[in-house]
Amino acid sequence: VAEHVGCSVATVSRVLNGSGPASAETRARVLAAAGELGFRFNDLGRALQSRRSRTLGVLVPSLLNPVFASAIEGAQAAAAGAGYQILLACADYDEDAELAAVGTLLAKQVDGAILTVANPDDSAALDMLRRARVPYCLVFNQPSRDEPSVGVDNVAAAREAGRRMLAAGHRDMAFVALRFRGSERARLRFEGFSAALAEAGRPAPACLEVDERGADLEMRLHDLLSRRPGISALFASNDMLALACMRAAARLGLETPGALSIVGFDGVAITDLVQPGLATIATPSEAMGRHAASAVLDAVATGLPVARGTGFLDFEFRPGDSLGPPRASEPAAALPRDRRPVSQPRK
Amino acid sequence: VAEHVGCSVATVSRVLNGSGPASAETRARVLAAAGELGFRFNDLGRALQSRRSRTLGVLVPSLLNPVFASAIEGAQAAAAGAGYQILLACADYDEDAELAAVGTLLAKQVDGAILTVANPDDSAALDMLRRARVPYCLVFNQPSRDEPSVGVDNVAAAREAGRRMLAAGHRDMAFVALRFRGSERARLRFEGFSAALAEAGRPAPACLEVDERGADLEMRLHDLLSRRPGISALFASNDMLALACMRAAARLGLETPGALSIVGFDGVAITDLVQPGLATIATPSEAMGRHAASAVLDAVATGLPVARGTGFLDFEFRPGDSLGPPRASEPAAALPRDRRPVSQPRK
DNA sequence: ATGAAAGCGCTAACAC
DNA sequence: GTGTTAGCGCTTTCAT
Repeated sequence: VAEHVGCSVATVSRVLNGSGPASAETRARVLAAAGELGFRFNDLGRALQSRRSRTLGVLVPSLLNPVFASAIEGAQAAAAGAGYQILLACADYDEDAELAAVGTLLAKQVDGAILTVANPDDSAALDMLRRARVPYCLVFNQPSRDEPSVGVDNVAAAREAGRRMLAAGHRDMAFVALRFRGSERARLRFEGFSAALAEAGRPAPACLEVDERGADLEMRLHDLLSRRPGISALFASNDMLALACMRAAARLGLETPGALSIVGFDGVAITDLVQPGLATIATPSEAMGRHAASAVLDAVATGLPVARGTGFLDFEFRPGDSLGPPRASEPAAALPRDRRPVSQPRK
Repeated sequence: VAEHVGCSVATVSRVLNGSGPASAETRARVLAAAGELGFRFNDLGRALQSRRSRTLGVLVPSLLNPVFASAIEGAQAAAAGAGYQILLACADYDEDAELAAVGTLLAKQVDGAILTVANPDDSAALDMLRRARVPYCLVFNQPSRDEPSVGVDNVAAAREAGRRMLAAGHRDMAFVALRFRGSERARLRFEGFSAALAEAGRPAPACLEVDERGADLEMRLHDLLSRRPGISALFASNDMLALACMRAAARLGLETPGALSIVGFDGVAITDLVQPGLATIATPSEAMGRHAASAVLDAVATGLPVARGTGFLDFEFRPGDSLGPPRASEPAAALPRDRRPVSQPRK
């Protein structure tokens, strides 16, 4: 270390941290030496001693959905502003991976964590975090128990979407989700959407659950529209999926919104770059990341636990060209006969 | 620590690391105790002692462009596979922020770094990394000096795009970039694109440099097309920008590709979800992140420096509906008179 | 105002 | 096989 100046490490520490007295002269010499030698503190030693790593763990299911990237950007900004760094982990929607990732984050002594988990109401990863008494805050998740979390009210948001779709004149609609079973968000959005339709005395929405990114989406959509030809609009549980639906519809010869209206969820940046512009529930994903990080940082600073309970941020229905009035004739009529896939009758 | 079992920390360390001998019995007792107490090593202590943090720094300009998110995902995967974590930093295209970020990463003792910088040929951040003898690898950057980097050959890729556009029948085209001055990638892409046009004896492409995300894009585009009415196609330096151009064109009443063809660069996931599908240079961004991380991890493991020189990965022109033949009449003819903005004559 | 010393949690070298 | 010791780089009493 910089005992280049001929003084003890303690003095250097005091000078560089302004944490103790030092004569103007030694101070200058230390500063000069540190500058020349390009000295930087080793945060590891500091962290080890202070039991504070100045590091926040962030765990997301994936980076490929821009909504997560955006939240991370927000968390990153908030963290950097407080002199904190982000330790990143991806769990690929896998609960085991979540647990493993949290384990590693804890081993690395993160001071707090921001995360989106598969199942916030029963998560081994969260349990681990709690046992370790590391402050955390969920993002996007909407747990039913009283947990620190920030997001939007998925039920209300989806209800709003449903109402807008009803207002546009649609009477029979479907909900499309990527992993309905595994995601409380998809479930809550379905619930809100259903509630809106029920309020208006419309039939419950059909529910289309697709397995993975778009693979069989086209076929499944064809199948659905054949089974229930009255459907004139789709509500997708996120924007990426909505776009995938739009493409699938286009390939089936169904124009959006002429033959089939589509509404998304999240309001990621590209939604208003595409054509037709995607109608969606715009959510402040970056702000969510920022808020979550701030909450955790506050908890770290004060030593108090993170405020429990869901912090709801405002959402907004953003109209787009992809939601229009239903066409008089049923979309199914426009389906090409020859592309009809093998219909898989449900039990 | 787990001296719950009544033995020394050394023994525990040996057992839990399998790094030394231990009687079957003590081993069992230690394992049991560790399990019950939910003991996890503190990686900070370990890192401090072993001078190995098992952490890689990743520095990108932003997370909002999915191409970076995708590279990070790749790097993350590669790192996780080797038991490494990612320490994330964003620099917002600001060189000072880059330097500061690298400083923090170094203070946190990252074993290596993966980064995209504003100017790879003269970067204070890279200098700092070199001085610290921390292995690093650039992604996306294409430095002219011999630097460890992985990306695509931007000149060749842009030339390919230019050729495809020529093949589609376009004779006069423009290049659109977000920050032409600040990005060697934009410059190289312009170069390759220009070369393709020159080969074919076509006029050099017009160059439209936009300041920030789309704000004045519509006006600038209108301006450009008025000044040079023969332009029938745009090559944008990245996909997001290409989509923004498409929207701007649409607002000006110019259909894509009917009135104006547009080609992007990167091949981010949404390009083939939008309509019309965006023609683009598809690049393996996730693989870039993976390769960069592997290279750095190898260097860390072997102690050898990272292989210098640019590792070029394959790119591919991906046709899309946004590139079509030029229309006989000039697009400018379709421009609405009343929206014509104040024309800013260039010096 | 400054130095010496202890200790954060861990591992490696060396006893025993 | 197991314990002891020292030291990674830092901060923080406590002396001086």
